[in-house]
Amino acid sequence: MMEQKHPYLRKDERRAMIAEAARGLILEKGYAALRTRDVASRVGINPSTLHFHVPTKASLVALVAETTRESFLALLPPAPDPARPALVQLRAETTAYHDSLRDHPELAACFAQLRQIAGTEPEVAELLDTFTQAWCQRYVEILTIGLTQGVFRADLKPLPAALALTGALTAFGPRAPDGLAMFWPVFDEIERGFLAAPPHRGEG
Amino acid sequence: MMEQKHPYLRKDERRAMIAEAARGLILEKGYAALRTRDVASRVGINPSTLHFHVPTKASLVALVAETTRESFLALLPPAPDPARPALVQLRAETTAYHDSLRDHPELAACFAQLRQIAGTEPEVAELLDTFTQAWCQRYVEILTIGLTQGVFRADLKPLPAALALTGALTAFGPRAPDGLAMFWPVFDEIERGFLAAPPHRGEG
DNA sequence: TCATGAATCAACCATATGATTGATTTCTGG
DNA sequence: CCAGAAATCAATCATATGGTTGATTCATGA
Repeated sequence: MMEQKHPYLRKDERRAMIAEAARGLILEKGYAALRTRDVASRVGINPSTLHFHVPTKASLVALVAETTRESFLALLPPAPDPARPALVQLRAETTAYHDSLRDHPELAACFAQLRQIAGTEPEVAELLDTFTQAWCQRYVEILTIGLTQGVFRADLKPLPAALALTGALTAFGPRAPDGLAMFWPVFDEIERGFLAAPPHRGEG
Repeated sequence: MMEQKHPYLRKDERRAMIAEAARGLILEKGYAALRTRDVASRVGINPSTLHFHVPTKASLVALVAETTRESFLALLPPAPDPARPALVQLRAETTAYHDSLRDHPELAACFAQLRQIAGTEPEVAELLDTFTQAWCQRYVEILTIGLTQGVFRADLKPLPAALALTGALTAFGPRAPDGLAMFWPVFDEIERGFLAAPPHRGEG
């Protein structure tokens, strides 16, 4: 049952371990307290071995950003489909995000941390902007589909509506997995605001 | 026109300068890159003088948080008033926030930076939570007033609606003062979702 | 004016920190 | 099995960093 002391691993395997360790440390102590030594220690390797796999701290951050994005993308539902009911797709898309907050809170929380350093790390800023835009675009498409299906009020504008929805949902990122109590009430409220008013049947 | 080399200032004046310098550095380089030496240098004082006014780095962060909150509060409009039209107050409240992003982008951006260290600085977390809740509560009250005035749809729930609105608007914080182009489209979209449907006049 | 306290500074300390160097161990293709 | 490539480590470097100490300068009221 003894673990090997020094299992030599392939570079990509070691980099995956490094990324996970760094992400964990960022979540626990914040990016400001991220130390390459601590990452190496958590992985169980020498600091110089860390530098062999990840030459600089900036590249370590880039690695964390890339792997986090990939993990996030893997959790998304199928792309919007004009043939399926928009309300179902909207609910599925939001559920996927909700479940990611519940089951993998480290992803959104890590993004929230990385967003703070986007101002000084153009590579990270580019990655986050691209991801955020792509994520918002999925909602834009679902809302557009819904408009053609007539399930949303006719004056709904997909882009502002998608920005409002993703903005509101993003606010839950740093609070997950606790603090999700208001997630569905908030979503439901926004959704009610999107829906077409049912036909009037006299004054109530 | 020569500046005095060593103008001895009162403690509160110096602390105000220190807070402003620290906030500026946090915005320019991120909290992770905040150095007490850089703060002292920007103020134009010796690092040990900085420690005389602000004994630890943690207290420096607390000072920044407190002064930022006070500056923010000073920009808010009068408290919600049941006697005034809710839509006017809602617009005024949001305009005050928008103008704060436009004219004092450092305030919201600083809050966004501080939020990432809330996990390790309970004092900062407490301050941010209190402020955020108080800010959201203002919208809750305005929306509640609007319900009694009948300007919002009857099934609107003030707290989820306020969380949705503040969440969506908060997303603009780190993007100010540029990146405000979608601010009003997003707000208008949310507001349309809040409004009571106008009386039907037959199928359109 | 002058004693007292407040504010400031130069020098320094102990440690943290990202990174490098060169030797050592393990893996792998032939 | 063996030689070269890949991965790892111990030791070290140069600097960054938060904080301390004790002397010095300035402001202020008696």
